Amino acid sequence: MNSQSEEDYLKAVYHLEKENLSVSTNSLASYLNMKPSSVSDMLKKLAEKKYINYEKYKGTSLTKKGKSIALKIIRKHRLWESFLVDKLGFSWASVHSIAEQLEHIKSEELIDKLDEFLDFPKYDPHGDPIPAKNGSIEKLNQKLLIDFVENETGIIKGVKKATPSLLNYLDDLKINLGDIVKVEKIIDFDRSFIINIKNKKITVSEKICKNLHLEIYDRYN
Amino acid sequence: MNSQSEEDYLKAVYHLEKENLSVSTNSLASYLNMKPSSVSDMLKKLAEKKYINYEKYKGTSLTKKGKSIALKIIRKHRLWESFLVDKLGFSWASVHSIAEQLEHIKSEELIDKLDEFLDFPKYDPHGDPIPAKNGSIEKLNQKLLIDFVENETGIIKGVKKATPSLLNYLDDLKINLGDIVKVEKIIDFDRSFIINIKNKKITVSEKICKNLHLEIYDRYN
DNA sequence: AATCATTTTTAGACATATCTAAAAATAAAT
DNA sequence: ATTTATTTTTAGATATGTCTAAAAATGATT
Repeated sequence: MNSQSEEDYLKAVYHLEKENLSVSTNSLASYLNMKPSSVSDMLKKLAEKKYINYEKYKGTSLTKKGKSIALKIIRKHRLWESFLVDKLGFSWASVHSIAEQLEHIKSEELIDKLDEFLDFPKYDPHGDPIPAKNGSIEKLNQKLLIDFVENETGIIKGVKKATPSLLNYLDDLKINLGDIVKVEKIIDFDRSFIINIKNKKITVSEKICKNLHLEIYDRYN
Repeated sequence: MNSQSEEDYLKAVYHLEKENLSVSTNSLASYLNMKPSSVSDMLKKLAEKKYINYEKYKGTSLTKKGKSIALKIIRKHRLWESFLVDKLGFSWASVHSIAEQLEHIKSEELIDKLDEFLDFPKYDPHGDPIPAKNGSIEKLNQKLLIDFVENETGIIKGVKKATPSLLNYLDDLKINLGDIVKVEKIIDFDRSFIINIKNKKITVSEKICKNLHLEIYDRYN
């Protein structure tokens, strides 16, 4: 049985790997709000358990075993988020920290039954795919808004990292999951984007664009 | 914020107090499957936090503050058990250990919303009353089967302690929550009870009788 | 009341997971 | 290529919650 801490580390490695970021001691430390020395210790431990490939000073990556554990946690996290939003009426923005606790509850039967109760959802409330019981996970035809070109269209599917400050700001801008976005113009000067969303033109900063995942919209092109 | 361990201790003190058992270091240790020395340490800590009244060598009892925390945990435990049985289709006997984990999830909003989602249940699947948000808890007109006299009737409302061995044995005997039981005869020799349940006479041992909570049935007397 | 048995507490050890401070290795810059 | 800066690891400290073994207090017995 793995500790909550170990599970958090594996999940963190998974997320950094997925975003093609180098999974270094420092990047893990900042992702997990911990000191690099603590990360070093834990990496050693996870390597002993054969959950990660790890050579001193050379960063790390998940083994098959480690990835499978990470995906199980992510599956639990996303199913619980779906439950919180769809059944209990929580808002999109507020479920993360609760799901962060619930994902560590240990019972396979519980998750299977929850999955069934939710009618086997494919996506969580942020639009992220829910890993299947066997560990497979859908790769979406998605990219960041920052990677769109002028006149390209997409559907907002999620944020890169669900921080409260970002989610609240998106709320203010009336930008929601599922919204269709067309890039009207990209301002060279500061890389801000003028986008058309629900027939209104708004300007969003480069930083926002780097944080929004959109599915590429191909109905008309 | 209290640790999971602290919460477990407070709950244990609550349960032992409720059953009028002396809340001694040893009784807590055996209830919690821990060594008395560990209990001693923790009692000191809980006393510092003003959750229990504690004088060395003299046992312990909950303060108002401590009782309020214990009842909050019990509320969470019983609401989660209701969820597991009523919504996810778990059996009566299998939910305890999962609820034991879920009860430590920290979010008041979560519990309020869960309560609402379950339609504000008054009793959990074992028939135990669910403490209200304000901490009030119903005292049931209940006693143990062992305290019934011949010809007295009651409704099975729960077990004293839900151990798998007891619950499985009750299953075998086809004794279920909600069953109406009439005491036909009490055998002096070994204090076993001949009871009428669903129009069948069966004999149950003293130990079983000491573990079954029944509501006193007063519809016809 | 003195002895014996039981209960409870204390003292010290261990595991986990974190930290700070310093040392070692790697990477960057002149 | 040597110095400088950054990253990573190690060494040792701290907090929590548990344990074992021994000491102290309480309770039971004659």
